[in-house]
Amino acid sequence: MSEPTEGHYRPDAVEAKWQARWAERGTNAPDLDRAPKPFYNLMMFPYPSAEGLHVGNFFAFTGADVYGRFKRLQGHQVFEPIGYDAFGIHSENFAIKIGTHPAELIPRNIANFRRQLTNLGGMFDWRHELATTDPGYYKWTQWLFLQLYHAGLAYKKKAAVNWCPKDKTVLANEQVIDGACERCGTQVEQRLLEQWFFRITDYAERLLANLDDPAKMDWSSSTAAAQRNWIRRSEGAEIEFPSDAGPIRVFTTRPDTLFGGTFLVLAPEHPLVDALTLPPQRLAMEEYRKAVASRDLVSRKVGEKEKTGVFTGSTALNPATGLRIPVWVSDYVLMEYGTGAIGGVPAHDERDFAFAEKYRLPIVRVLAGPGDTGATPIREAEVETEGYRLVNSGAFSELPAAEAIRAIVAWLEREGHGRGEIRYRLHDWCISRQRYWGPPIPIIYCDACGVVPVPEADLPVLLPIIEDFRPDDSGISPLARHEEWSMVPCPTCGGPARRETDVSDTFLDSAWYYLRYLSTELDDRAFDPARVARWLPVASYIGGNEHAVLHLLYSRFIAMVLHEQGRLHFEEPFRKFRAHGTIVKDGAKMSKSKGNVVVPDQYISRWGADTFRTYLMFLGPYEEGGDFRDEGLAGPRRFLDKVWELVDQAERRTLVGSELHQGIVIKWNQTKKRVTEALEALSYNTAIAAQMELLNAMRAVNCSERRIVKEMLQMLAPFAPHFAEECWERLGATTSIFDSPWPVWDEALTVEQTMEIPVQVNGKTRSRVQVPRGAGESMVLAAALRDPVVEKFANGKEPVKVIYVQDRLLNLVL
RNA sequence: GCCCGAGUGGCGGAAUGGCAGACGCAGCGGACUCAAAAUCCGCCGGGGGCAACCCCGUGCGAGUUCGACUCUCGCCUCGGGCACCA
Repeated sequence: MSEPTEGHYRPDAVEAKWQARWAERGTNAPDLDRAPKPFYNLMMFPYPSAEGLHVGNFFAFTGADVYGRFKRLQGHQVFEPIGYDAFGIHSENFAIKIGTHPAELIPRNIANFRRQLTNLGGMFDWRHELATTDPGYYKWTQWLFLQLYHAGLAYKKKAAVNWCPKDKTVLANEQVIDGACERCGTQVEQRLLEQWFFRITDYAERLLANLDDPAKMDWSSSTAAAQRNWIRRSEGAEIEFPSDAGPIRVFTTRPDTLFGGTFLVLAPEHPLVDALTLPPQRLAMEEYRKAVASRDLVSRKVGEKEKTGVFTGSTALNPATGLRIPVWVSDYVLMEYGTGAIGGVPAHDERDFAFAEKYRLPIVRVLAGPGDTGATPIREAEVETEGYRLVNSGAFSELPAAEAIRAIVAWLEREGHGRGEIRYRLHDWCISRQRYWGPPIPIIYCDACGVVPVPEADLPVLLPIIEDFRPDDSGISPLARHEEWSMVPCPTCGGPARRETDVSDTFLDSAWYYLRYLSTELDDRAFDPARVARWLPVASYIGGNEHAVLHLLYSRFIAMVLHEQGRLHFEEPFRKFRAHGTIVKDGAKMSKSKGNVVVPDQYISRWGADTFRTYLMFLGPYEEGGDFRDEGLAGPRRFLDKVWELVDQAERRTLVGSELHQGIVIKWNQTKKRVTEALEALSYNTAIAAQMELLNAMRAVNCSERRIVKEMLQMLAPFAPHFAEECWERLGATTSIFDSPWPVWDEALTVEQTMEIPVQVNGKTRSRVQVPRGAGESMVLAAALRDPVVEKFANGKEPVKVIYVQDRLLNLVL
């Protein structure tokens, strides 16, 4: 379809005019120090790619902006900041690809983003724009690192980490998807490197518990579920199996199956493997461990694969049975989880069963269901507990499984063989990156003094502009090649020392940006406590679920730490979080190779931002996303054109308070109610539909009553802000529509006085009767029985039962 | 395998226990026009009937209920997250 010809409504002129006027008037800049009803409206800041903002960004930002504008109209002072997540691998990789320096590329991209965001008509407070690459910002990112360091929450350790051979850096576990780099898709390798970690695992319990505390967090269920999955708490026991090399500690969630433990398995990296491997097995063990280490982590972690393993030659004692059981090594046991060793209970664990079958290890049943003696051999592992009881378990036999867990843990503790324990899947957050484009970690290594944190007065540690910023395979940051930068005097003793040359993870930049927005103009502290107290926690945060376990988890952790230090009055930074859906194009995912990528700028110049915004919000439920089709834009555009025409008519109309069509009054009040409720629920598509219905009703009776038209504009304003401002002005206003109060409705006028009640016969609607609202059963029944259609279906029979729901329906059961 | 969503006309979707298909797109018919576009009016789930109307219909199968797109149980399909996690 081609665009409408010369209408009266010219989006380009209207939009430019209002964008300029908002900037002049400071319409979108609340008083951060005095706002009486502050509302912090946050959206996930973009990383400034060279391609510019994608339609997905526009969808996300528009939805958040609509909500912010709605809150503004409801009388809140809304702070809606925007910024740029401009450090990090994505920016750096792109710079490498096109042969530019990121320090040159990023400002260009930011300028383009700023232009796009302005064109979109977001209610942004541009005075508080920020970029994480600004030394005035990352000074405080480094300061944040120091706060964690001083609190003992940052530590350095040599550990097996995820190494991306293409991006040539380590990755956090959260950045590894199916064993591949989330950025470039390259299969991740294991490397042993010295890295800085944050002790996020110390907070696992609270991070988990707060998810279930509605006073602290009101989050999309999918996001909360993803975090629960990621942290994953396991309740069980740690049990010690004595061996010649000392006790082997094992973690299990099923202490009830202890008597069925017929072997132990250690991870190949387990520190006791050398001591336990007897001379005849050493060669095989050496080979096995080498083979495992060289294999990438993907195939190691993918289940359902043939089990492999090597016997150490040693045995350990099962403290429950008193039997000596063989100790094996296999890569199906992971060093990074639990204790790196497991008790093999083949009868009641599928993996142990497969391993036992392959290596002909004994399988002893210790659980049996109802009516089963437990004597017959099994063909596959029985993992159920519900209704099962213990067998072959000494004094614990015949106990129900659930009870046995408690009893055996108590016994272990009494006898000193182990204890009840809780483990988490969550790992500490590795924040070191062997890359260039990030904030240098503010640490100095001195031969005399050891690890010395950079004094706060010396911050920021500026990232030097170097030409050879490309990473290499060495596992050492590009900054390490620049001794003129890295060699510094020790801040403590003045002796020769060198800087840490790794930079920190981009997710540290974004873990606290919402704090900085409030105080971008301050350079003597990270954030102003009075503003924090006034504006935080964030009232509404809208973003994509791709950050459910990255940004959203890290931000929570950082806030908890700062809370503990008395710097923040809240523990959870984002009181309400909603995940928006994703946009597809013509039923398919957008991708460059398919050539179906929507470039928002083209649509804005062709249709106008207001039409584009309204269409994006109309194409599907906001929290589910939807299908972008070019033809679809015509609907919202026609809608705006018709409203424009209605404003024309209202403009000419001088009579106010004239007699109103009764049906319109009802529809008008219903619409106000529906739109208000829909906006609060982020049900933007139905909010727009309701407004279209009101418009259609107005046109049908040729009504252009000013009072109604003005309220229609207010309801439309969150979606089409420039358009609404222009029409508002045409109807005589001299101040912004966003400073007007949100329409109120009269509940009594949301329902008709005369109602049409459906009459069902045996649950099927057969007719309708007109009755006054609130009519009683006898009246409606009498009216229904007089109805010829009902009469026909009743066929002379008396109703056996009558169901009447007042003002809703009447059902006659014959 | 576990967790979170979703499945409704040609299409996007609405209705969360009470008239299924609001709103919009596309399509069809008409008005206006020399013509086209735009605009306006009408039709628009399937089947039957001259018609008033009737029958069928919300992924599949059971159930609860006077009444189920909606609730319960058991499946199937799609999207997303987690996954040899002990």
